[in-house]
Amino acid sequence: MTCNSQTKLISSTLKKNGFMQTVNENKKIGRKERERLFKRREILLAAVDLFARNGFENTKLDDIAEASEFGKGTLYNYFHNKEEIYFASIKQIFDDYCEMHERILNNTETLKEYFEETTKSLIQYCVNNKSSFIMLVRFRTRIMDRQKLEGFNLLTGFYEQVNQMLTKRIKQAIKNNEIRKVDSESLILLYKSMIIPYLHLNFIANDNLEIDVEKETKFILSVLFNGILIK
Amino acid sequence: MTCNSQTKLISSTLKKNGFMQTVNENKKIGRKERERLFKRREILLAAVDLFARNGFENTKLDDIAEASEFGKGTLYNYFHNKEEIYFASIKQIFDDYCEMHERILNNTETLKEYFEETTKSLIQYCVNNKSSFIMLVRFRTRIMDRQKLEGFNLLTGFYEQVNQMLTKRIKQAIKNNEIRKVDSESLILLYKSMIIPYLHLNFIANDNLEIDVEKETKFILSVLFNGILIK
Amino acid sequence: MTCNSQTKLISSTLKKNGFMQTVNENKKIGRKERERLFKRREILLAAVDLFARNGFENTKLDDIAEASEFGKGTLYNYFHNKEEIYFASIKQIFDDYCEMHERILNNTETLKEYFEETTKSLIQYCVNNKSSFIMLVRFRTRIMDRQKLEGFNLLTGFYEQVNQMLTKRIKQAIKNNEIRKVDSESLILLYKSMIIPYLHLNFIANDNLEIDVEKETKFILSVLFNGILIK
Amino acid sequence: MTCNSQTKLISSTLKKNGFMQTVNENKKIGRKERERLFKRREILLAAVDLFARNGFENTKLDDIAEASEFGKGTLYNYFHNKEEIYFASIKQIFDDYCEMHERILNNTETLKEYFEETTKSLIQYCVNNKSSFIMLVRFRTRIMDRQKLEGFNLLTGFYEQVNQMLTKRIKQAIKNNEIRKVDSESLILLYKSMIIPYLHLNFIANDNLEIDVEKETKFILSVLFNGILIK
DNA sequence: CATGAATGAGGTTTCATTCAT
DNA sequence: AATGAATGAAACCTCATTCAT
Repeated sequence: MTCNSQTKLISSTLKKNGFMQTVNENKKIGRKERERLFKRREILLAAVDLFARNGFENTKLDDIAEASEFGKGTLYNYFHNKEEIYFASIKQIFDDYCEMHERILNNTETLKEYFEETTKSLIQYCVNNKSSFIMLVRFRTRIMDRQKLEGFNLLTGFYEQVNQMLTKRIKQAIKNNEIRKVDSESLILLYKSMIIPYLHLNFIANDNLEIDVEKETKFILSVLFNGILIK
Repeated sequence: MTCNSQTKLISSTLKKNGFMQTVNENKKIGRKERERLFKRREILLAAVDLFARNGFENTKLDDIAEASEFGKGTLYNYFHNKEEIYFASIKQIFDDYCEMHERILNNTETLKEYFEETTKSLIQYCVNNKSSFIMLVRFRTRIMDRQKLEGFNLLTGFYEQVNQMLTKRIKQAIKNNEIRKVDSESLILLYKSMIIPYLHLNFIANDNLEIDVEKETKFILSVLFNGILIK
Repeated sequence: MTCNSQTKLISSTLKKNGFMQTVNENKKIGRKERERLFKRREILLAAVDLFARNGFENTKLDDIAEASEFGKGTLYNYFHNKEEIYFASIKQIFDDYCEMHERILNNTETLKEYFEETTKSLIQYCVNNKSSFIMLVRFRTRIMDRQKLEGFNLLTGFYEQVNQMLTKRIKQAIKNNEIRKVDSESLILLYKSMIIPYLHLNFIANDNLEIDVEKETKFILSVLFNGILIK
Repeated sequence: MTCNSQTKLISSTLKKNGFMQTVNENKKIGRKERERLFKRREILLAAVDLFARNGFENTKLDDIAEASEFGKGTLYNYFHNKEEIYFASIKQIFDDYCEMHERILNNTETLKEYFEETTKSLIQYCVNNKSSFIMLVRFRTRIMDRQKLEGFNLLTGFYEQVNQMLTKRIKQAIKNNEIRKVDSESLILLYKSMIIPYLHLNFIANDNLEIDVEKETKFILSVLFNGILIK
């Protein structure tokens, strides 16, 4: 349908921007290059964990080197500096998110369906990838320092594209009398604030909280869709 | 009413914990002590601004000294170390919040009224005190490092008290058929995530955004109360 | 006798150098000046205690101010800087020693008598004035930094005079067949090392040691006079 | 004999405590480790010299860095902090002393022989290693601040072991009618105060004193053994 | 490529001294 | 004379980055 063709377009746009770049996609690379990418990924794996636990400023290159079982100098064969490791870590997470988002856009028709799917998937992802989830939380704060930080533009640029697709779907839903007439941008922001920050507050309030994905999904959606008042 | 007597109690509990302590309350202090508090406040004023703009780790004591127009060593006559300056800054903000919260609890009866008042007041506060608002945003991330940081217990203890009061009111509202039956803790967390994080995302999305307090309040509450679906 | 005339001479020499200067000697000073000297002495009293406990580098002017119950700035009305307080503290102790030494020289005839008296008196003094004793211990180490420190020359100059008197007495004792023929300078140094350093090692070995003055005196002298071997 | 079997035991006790640990003992270490130890030793060499000249508090890390021709940060690859450098310096000296002491215990039978050997060797060591000698002098004062300083326990523990061995020998000598009946602990302390402190006073009295090892040894022992009086 | 020793700029903190009151 | 807030030089220590092996 229209939606599909839209998302196909989006998907390829994202790919062009490099957000979807993965190891598997390009079949032409040789063994050497594959090994290199593999090791790079090992470093990022260690980095995500540490950045999540301690934040950017309190993560030392020594820590990353030790955790990834490489020498400290070796890291500089894969990244120019600490910040680049950080960005690559974030990008990895964004790529995952992107992939998920694309799939959901392709597989849903109504806005309600979209919200249901994306909420559940995102919460599931956070539960499965605790470190990535915490990095996302930290990133939202850290992004405020963006005047100092190159590379943020690239990442925020990505946000805008996702938002554009979502905006279209919201406007469609309003036209279809599926939802009330609301400012689409505000709705996007409010919806976003109801997932990651909500899980974050849960995380703070209860350190070892085992999140019940179904229950939380249902709760968030019930408020988002119907509110709390009894009419 | 019951609510009032409850809140009176709460209020005094908070005061005992020192969260409400302000310069004015104790009339006995002399000129010297007033001057000292004034200068201390000057330092915090500068610090809040810098911590907000750059975060804790990227704010140097030199910066605070320069901004507050004191010598670097002078800061140590008012605070033991950098972290204490940070905590004092945060506490100032929490005190403000506490005062506001107490006033609203005393002046509202229904949960709907409470949400209306508190949402509007909080957004207004964020608009009026941009630096404090950003510090709150940063604090929510920073609190995840709390295992390292003494002093957080005090602050988080405060959260719990506010939550307890709110919980009572929510349960009352459910009993009164004002709202649907929901898990009160989840509701509190979700509501919280709809204010500061929502404004935060607005802030990120549009750097120099002039927030329209009335409009945002209305929007948040409309979703919180009624949801977005057309039935 | 010869001894007496000697010591009289010595005594006046020392006085001229200012080592014997005390509050009482000069009757001409008025109430204001007496008060000033009294307060100065209060400061030194506190300083000796702190310098003894913590050493020069680890004693802060704040500590001295607090212990002497004066304001920090006030100290600078009595001394130019920290080092001057230190020297004045030491000088006080040297004055005491000087007084004692003079008295003993006047009241003894043979070298044996002199050693008996001076050993006992010095140990007694150390027991009675623990802080002064420890300052002496520290001073002997600190004096090695004298290249940096003005004022040391004055103090070491004093040593030489005492040594000169003692030297004469030793040479006399050798001539009188009281003691074996020994190098007088060496004997002085060895004797000195048998009192303060010996007490010091006792102090280190047994922190709260209650020193038995008679016993220690007897032991030191028995070795000094007769050695340990059985012939 | 008995003595030998005693000392053999002692020797191995000290080794177990790590006081005898030296580079040479363990042949298994590789080139890298040897280089590391060599550089570590270079740093200590510079440190001992500076600590001796200026004392702990007046020796700056910059000084040590400059003197050892390393960057300031490099020092921290070998030691955790300034104090550790200090302790390592002291330990080096104690190790030397320990080795010497063990050798002498093994090679002497009577107490007289022991005193003769140890006095001569110690004075010789001080003459050959002026900086180490001065560090020992300073250490005896500094040890009084031990309540503040971790690591001293290790070092003082060492003292006790040496003392125990010496005590046994003294008691044996008394039983054998070699020396008069004296309190062994007192004798140990007095003997100790006759070496290092005596040399120290020599050093103070005459800055560039060239010490005549034979002469000083003979003098100290003559007093220790026979006293000064003519009977 | 892999390494980790070496580096020094840059951070926090201390404290003797000054000076306005 | 007495005070203590203000000061900033100087100390220790960290850690991202470089580079010789």
